[in-house]
Amino acid sequence: MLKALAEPIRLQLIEVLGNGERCVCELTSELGMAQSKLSFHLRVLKEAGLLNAREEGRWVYYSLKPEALQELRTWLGDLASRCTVPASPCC
Amino acid sequence: MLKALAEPIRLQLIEVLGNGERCVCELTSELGMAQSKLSFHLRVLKEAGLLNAREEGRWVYYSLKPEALQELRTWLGDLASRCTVPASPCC
DNA sequence: AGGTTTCATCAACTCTAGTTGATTTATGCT
DNA sequence: AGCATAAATCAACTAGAGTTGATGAAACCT
Repeated sequence: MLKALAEPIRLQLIEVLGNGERCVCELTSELGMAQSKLSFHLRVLKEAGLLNAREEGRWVYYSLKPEALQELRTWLGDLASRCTVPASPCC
Repeated sequence: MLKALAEPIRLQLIEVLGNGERCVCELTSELGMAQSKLSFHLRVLKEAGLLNAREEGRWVYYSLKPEALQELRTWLGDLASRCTVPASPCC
């Protein structure tokens, strides 16, 4: 899931979809990129569980899955609270 | 920063450091991996601003930077709250 | 049916990121 | 000084992820 997020183009996608659902053709023109390229990255994000795809006729609308983002958020929160425990000198 | 997080070995490191500061030699033996490899990944994490390095004699202790984790958390929170706005039909 | 549009998929290529083993630097010990 | 240990760095190699252009499948229109 993190691997899916960690790529410039996919981050762009995430930011755009952060403003709500978009269809592929909107994304293609907004980001000005080859359709196969876009499709590839959408696939990666979808398979990582970060995106919903809603088909409507010949259009496909993608949107972010808030649950997935929430899951990551929780993990980061746990880490941040645990990581400050005092060190035991090594060796 | 996300790119730094999104790698299996670095995730392992993050999880271990999630339990508090560790020195490199501890990490080497705990994770059983080549020292140069470990050093490479620590560098990536450090340059991404995710880690603190504290030198003590010939040892170096690494720890997570809670602020960095918090920053990501905030970003995810914003996305999660924005991304549910209704769609405007395209084309 | 025939043509068009939207999107997904594929194979070939490119490039970036990670691995490996050797070397270097710095600290500490006897 | 001489040696050992901890960690960083480097160059050569490898592998995986991303790109590109072409092709394919499905929905819609006239």
